[in-house]
Amino acid sequence: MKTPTIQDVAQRAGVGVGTVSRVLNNHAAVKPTTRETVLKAIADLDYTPNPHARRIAGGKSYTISVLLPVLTTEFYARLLDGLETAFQEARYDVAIFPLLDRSRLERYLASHTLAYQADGLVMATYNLTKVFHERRLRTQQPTVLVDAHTDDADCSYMDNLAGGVLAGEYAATLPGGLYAIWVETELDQLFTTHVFEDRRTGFHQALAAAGRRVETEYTASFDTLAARNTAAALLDDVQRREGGLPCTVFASADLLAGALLDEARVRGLTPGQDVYIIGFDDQPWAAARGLTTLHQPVEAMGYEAAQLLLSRLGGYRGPARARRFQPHLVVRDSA
Amino acid sequence: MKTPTIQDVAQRAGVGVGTVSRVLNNHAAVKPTTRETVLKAIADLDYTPNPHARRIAGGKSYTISVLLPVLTTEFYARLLDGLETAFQEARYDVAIFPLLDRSRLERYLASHTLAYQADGLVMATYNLTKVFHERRLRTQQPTVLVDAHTDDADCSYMDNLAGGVLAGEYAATLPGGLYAIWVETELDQLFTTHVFEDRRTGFHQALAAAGRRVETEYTASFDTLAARNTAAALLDDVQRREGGLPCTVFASADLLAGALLDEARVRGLTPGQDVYIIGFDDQPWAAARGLTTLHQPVEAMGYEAAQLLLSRLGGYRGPARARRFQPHLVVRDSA
DNA sequence: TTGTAAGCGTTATCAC
DNA sequence: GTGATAACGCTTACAA
Repeated sequence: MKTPTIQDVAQRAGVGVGTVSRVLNNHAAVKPTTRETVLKAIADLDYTPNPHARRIAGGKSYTISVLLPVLTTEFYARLLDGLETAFQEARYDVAIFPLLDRSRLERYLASHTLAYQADGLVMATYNLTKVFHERRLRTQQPTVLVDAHTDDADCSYMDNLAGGVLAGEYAATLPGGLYAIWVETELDQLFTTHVFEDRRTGFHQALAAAGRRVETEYTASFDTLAARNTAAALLDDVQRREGGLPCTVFASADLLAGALLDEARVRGLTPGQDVYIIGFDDQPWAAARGLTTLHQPVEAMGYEAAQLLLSRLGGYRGPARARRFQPHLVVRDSA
Repeated sequence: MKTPTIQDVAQRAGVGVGTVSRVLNNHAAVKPTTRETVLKAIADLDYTPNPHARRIAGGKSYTISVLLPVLTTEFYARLLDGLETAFQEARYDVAIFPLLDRSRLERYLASHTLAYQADGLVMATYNLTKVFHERRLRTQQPTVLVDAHTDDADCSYMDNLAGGVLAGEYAATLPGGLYAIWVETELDQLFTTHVFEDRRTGFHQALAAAGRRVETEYTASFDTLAARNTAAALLDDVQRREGGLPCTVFASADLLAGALLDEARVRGLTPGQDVYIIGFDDQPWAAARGLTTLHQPVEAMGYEAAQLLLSRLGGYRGPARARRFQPHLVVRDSA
């Protein structure tokens, strides 16, 4: 019992394949009654059009490819959620191509593999300025960037600079010396992301405006253990210092803030009293642990990215558009 | 400048499309010289065959769909690595379909969407016994299960029972009372996974064989915060007890063991001296933190799953096969 | 409003 | 060995 084709549907409905195709694509005027008949035949046979055939026929495949990095963080799960929701509403299927490492990215960039055979492309996090500039993105499909931006393409991204400013403005109102922990970005050129750089710039801008300065800045790689060690080093320094407590720390990612929270509690310090801690991300556990942090509308960013792409697919031909999303401060016990 | 087709290649090489197709698919005998000419034309035009057309033409699309859950853990990153490596070697493209929630799984199960249009299907973690039994998997493509098993399908999975046995055998040799922390599985029927159940069964088997028993068993949900709280509760109980230390704890996932490591250090207890801790998973940080744990050959499991599928695609028609992978104990400072 | 037929880019089956 | 040519399942003119 093979899967039904458009022929089978046409036959069962007693119409031509053209008509079936028309109702499938909401084309022109099809007489309501015939439409009904066709729809019924489709339901009876449990027919679904073959996307490959659709694509081949010069039409659309109703398929979107999403290229994104490692995938092991909450952030991408949320991003995917936003993207999928929007595409699903528009009846597009989404396939994901995880770029596990640089060689994978190169591979996708270099060949016309499956990822490029979709109607549109979403690229996450990679700042492809260079790639676009060198015209190495060898595809004619509409492409949109999420969590990254370029002048040459539609993009939907988080305003990390504004987030840094919010953190700085709030930190300036808190007691004690100011400290900051940044994320070490070891990503190479291709994988460049301005995320943490932007947060830092914004933070410093706000402090400058408030006439304040940071005592010491620390850097940790994006990893629980490293974060914990950095947190310990920071608290060592602060506690060693005369009148070092209370102090205020901006940890530029919740992963960092969480480690600091742990380390502070171990030392018998109370967050929001001895150590004021501001995180960034608002991870799922942040509320439970009372972490003051910057919440990012990640799903919304993904959703909007999808909308930009869908508008291109719908025929929009205008210049590249940028959608910027604003993080907002969520004040909890830790600060 | 549109993408070149097989026609363009044929024309440039001065041969028929059939010949080009033959060299593309390593078919029959093509005269070495013509083969060269064709290959050159392909290179010149930077031609890549269109997978949709290939699929449509009744052939293969050289595409594999991988259906897997959330994606936010190291485990899946490693699994994907194994799968991708194998498929890439065989020149297959892989597309990922993340099943973010139950409704997504239902959707993929219920329709003939893109995921089903691939040459083969890999399903991770879901125990699809029921789905297979009810014939709800509406596809004729070869399917293989990873990190799960059924009698009805090829599968590649970890022998969690044996892992539990190893943990139990080793724990039985360690001093003090025995404790265990299990993972609470809140997944519903469709998402059933026997992983933690198996680890527990194996652990108890080994203890029984050694004539030992567990003092108390704890349960935590798979979440850092919950794990930490459970670890605290466990240590409270142990420390309250007369001669409670030293003791030995089997934490059935490294996430749990890590929390216990933290909590023990906070209390001034030395792992491997006051508290003997055995984890499960061998996460990347386990070595750095000196955690004794069970290492799983996850990449190998993925690689083998791919091989099973490839053999089906290569024409294998025999009965379902099962490949079981053995975890092994890695002894470090914590026990 | 609807049926017919010509593609779309491949593979596979023929003859030569 | 190799070149035509008929599928494959669909969309889209073009007629009717």
